[in-house]
Amino acid sequence: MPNSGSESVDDYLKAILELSGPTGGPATSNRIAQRLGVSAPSVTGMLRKLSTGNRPCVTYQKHHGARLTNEGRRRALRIVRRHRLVELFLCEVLGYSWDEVHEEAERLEHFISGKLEERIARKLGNPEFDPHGDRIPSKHGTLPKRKTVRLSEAPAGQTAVVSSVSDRDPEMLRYLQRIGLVPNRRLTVLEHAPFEGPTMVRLHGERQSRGISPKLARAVLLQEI
Amino acid sequence: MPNSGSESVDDYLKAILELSGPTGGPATSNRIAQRLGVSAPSVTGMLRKLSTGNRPCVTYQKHHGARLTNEGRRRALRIVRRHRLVELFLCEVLGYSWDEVHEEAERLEHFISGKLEERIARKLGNPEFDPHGDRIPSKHGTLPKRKTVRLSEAPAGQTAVVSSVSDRDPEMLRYLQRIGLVPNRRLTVLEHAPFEGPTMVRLHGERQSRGISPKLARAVLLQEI
DNA sequence: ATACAAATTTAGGCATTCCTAAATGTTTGC
DNA sequence: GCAAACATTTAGGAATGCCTAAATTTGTAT
Repeated sequence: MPNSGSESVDDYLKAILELSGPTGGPATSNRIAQRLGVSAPSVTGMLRKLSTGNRPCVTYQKHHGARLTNEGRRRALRIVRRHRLVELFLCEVLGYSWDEVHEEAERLEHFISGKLEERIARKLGNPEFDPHGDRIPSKHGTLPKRKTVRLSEAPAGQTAVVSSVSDRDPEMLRYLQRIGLVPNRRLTVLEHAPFEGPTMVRLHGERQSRGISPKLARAVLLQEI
Repeated sequence: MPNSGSESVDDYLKAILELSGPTGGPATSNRIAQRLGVSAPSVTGMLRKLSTGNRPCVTYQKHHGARLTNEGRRRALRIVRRHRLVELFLCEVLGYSWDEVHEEAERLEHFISGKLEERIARKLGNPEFDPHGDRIPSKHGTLPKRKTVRLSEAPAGQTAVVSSVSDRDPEMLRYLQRIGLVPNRRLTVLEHAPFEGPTMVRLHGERQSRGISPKLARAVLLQEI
C-alpha cells in the first residue's frame, strides 16, 4: 500500500513539516494541536500511531515532540506538491484569484491521484512556483533549499525578491496584492523595523509600499538576490 | 448546514437514485449493499440514519426498501452533476480518455465545492452531456427525463441516437469506442437479438458495428429520434 | 396452509479520530 | 532547590461506518 494515509495523517505530516521549519527541529504536541485545531490528546494518539509500524513517518519521544523521518518528509512533501499544484491550477485554468485557492486546495490535496497530479503538472508546464511564490516539491517528494529571510528581519538597504507570503489569510493577501507585494517582485527594504512601526519597501524602483506592520512583515519571505 | 453529507452518505444516495431507475421504485438493501460493496447490515444502519432527522433524504420501511425524498433526489443529483462535470473536465481540459475518468470522478465528486462546480461548468460552457453521453443535472439538482430504450431491446429497423453507455467498465468502453458506438452517434439497429447472439447496428449509414453481445448491448441506451 | 429459502434486521464488535477531565511530567522564576 | 505554571499524556468515552453471526420477516412452492 504505497498510497496509504488518511486525510488526518496527511494533515499531521504537513503540520509537522511546516512546524519543523528549515532546521528540522521537533514539532511539539501543542503547536500541532493548535495548527490543526484539534485537542492535544488527539495529537498524542496520532503521533504514537505515526511513529509505529514497519515504516514510521515520525520519530517521537514522549514530552519532546515529533520529527519527520525521511519517509515522513517525502510523504509530507508530496501532499504539499499536490496542494501547490492545485492552487496554481485553480488560478491559471479556472480563474481563481490567489486569495481564494488555499481553502479549496486544502480539501482537494488529499484526493489527487498520482495520475491527476502528473496531468495537472504537465498542463501547467511543470511549474516551479505556486501562486504565492512557494516552491513546488518534486513528484518524488524532494525540495532543495534556498536562502530566505523574513521581511521583518531584512536590514535596511537589502535588495531581494519576494519569495513567498503566507497563504492562510485572504484579507492579508488582498492587502499585499493591492500594495504590489507579490511573489517574484524585486524590492529594496528602506527601513528596518523589527518590532514596531512601519517597514517601508521600494518595489522595483517604481512603487513604494508603506505601513507594512510587523505582523504582515513576518508573513513575507524574501529571497536574497 | 446545507452541505452536510459525508462521502458515505453521498454514495448511498447515488446508489439509491440509480437503483430506483426511471420509475422511482424502491431500492432494496441487498441491491444497495451489492452496488456499494458493503454488507447488508451496514445498509440497514445507514438507511435508518438517512430516513430520520428533520429533513430525511429517504423514506424507508423495514423489509421494503428505500426511496429518495425530494430532498434526497436533489442531493443525489447534485453529486451526479459533480461526477459528470468532473468527468468531462478531465477529458476536455486534462486530456483523459473517456475510459479513465470514472474512477477519478468517483473520488473527487465528494469534494467539489459549489464554487468549484460553477467554475468547472463555466469553463466547459455549461455543458449538457458528459463524455459518456449522460445528461448533466442542473445545479439545483434537477434533470428532466427523455425517452430512452436499451440497445438490447430496440427492434430491428429502429433508428436512434446513442444516449449513453455505462461508464463502469473501461474494457467495454474501449471496445465500444473501437467499433464507433459512442454517445450522440446516430445509428440504425439491423437485427434484434434480445437474449443471445450478436446485435448488429449500422452507424449513421457509414460504418457497421458487429458482434454486440447482449451484455454489451444492455450497457448502451438509445434515445429515439 | 406451511415450511423452506431468500432477504433483511438485530446484536455485538472493531477501527478511526475526535473529545473532556484528570494525572503526570517538564521548565522556570526566585 | 522547589513550587507554580505550563506542556503533555493517560483514562474514558462519543460518533461514523464498517464487519460477522444470529435472529427474524417475507414470499413462494408445494
